[in-house]
Amino acid sequence: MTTTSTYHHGNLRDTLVATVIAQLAQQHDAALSLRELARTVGVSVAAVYRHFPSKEALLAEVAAAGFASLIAKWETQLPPPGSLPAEQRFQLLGQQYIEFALAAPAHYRLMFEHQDVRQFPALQEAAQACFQYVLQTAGAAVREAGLDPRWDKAAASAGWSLGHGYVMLLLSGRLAMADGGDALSPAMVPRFFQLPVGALRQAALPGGTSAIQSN
Amino acid sequence: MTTTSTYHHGNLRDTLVATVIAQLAQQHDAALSLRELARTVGVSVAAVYRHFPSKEALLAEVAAAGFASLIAKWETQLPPPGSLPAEQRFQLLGQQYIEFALAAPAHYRLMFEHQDVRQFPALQEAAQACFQYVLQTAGAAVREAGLDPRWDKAAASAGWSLGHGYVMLLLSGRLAMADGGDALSPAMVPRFFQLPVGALRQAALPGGTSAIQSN
DNA sequence: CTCTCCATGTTTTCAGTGATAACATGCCCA
DNA sequence: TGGGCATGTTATCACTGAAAACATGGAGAG
Repeated sequence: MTTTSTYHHGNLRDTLVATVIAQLAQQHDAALSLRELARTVGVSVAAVYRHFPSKEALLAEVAAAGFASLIAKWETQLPPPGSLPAEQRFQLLGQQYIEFALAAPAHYRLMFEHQDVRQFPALQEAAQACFQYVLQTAGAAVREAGLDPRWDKAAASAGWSLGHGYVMLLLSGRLAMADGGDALSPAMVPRFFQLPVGALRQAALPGGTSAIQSN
Repeated sequence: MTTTSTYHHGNLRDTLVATVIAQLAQQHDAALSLRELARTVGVSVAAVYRHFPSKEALLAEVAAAGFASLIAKWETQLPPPGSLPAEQRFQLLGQQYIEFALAAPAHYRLMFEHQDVRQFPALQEAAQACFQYVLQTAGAAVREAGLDPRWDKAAASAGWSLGHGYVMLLLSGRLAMADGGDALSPAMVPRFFQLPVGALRQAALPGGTSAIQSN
């Protein structure tokens, strides 16, 4: 507040990130340019480069904020573990995942359209924390089904893939093509994820030799 | 052949599409520019606009060719219906889908990164033909499971979502994050798609009144 | 309390992009 | 043989992300 000074903005960095998020929340698609961003903030284009080495870096921070926001949603809206069957809780997590994506499509798309994740450690870390949340939830379901607990990563990956794929296809209008009317509704998607217990019981674990590490 | 004339290229249109596909097959990512494309073909940039109204239109044609190529792969490599259990055939279709995507990642990504599908009828038609193939395969599995045949679209959508999401996450490096070694292998993905027979039996069909709306 | 340093901002400039307009060429057909 | 027109070409434009050189003024040292 009270940033009356004309020259020094005060907290340009945070303002930039917040502005991008706000823009993404409004315009459901379209790519925003640095120039337009700088114009709405009331600052020169080069000022952005004082805080971010590149446009990609700025967007990476916005994407990381998205992952953090998703985790926050889960932590507040998901019933605690043990209060319901683990697989059901996993499906609920998937449903809230889809809700999150459809509530801010442009922001969600940005979270995944970055090509080189490993170039931005903060983004990588945020996404990893997100995956860890999925992993734990999936792991509980795997254990409760009596499967080898090392199937947790595969189950988490499959569940995430289903949710992500559905969201991306829906947002790009690919699922509305067969618009007979009885397509797949968002709330119905998680129901289609079930642990293939029988198949996994007789399947070989891909882990084989290497052990499990945490970090 | 015998296009020795220096001025008139002969069949620039087809050459452009083929060149783009070739470029996509080599460089696993990166966005190609019209200028670079024109340069490699040995033609001026504006010449492209004699055959395509925009860069997007050119890429739409390339994307449509991708969908046609995928259908061709299925038609040649998939065992005929009835030669194996329908759900198993559906899973095989999913596996070949993933193979296709991972064999030409850049081309695959292009097939789905177009925002406005309805603007390019040829692309829409190609993608729709592709979905029809999935739909029929899924429908057979649904019927064979004794479910209401109107679940076919939902099952097809869910299967496609799983495959698409897996491919996109894998290509963007998101699934390699928890690289303990026992992640989800491409061949294993379709195993995670099972028709949730019990859940669907007691669920209400979404066909009723309205359905999903896109953004 | 003053003065200097430097983080943070600005202006200028550059190469590259997709796209359009005006002009050039030469194949095809009357 | 010669003209029409599809198909090329050469400017040129507005826009983008990025970098260089310069300007400002808040905060800490004396």
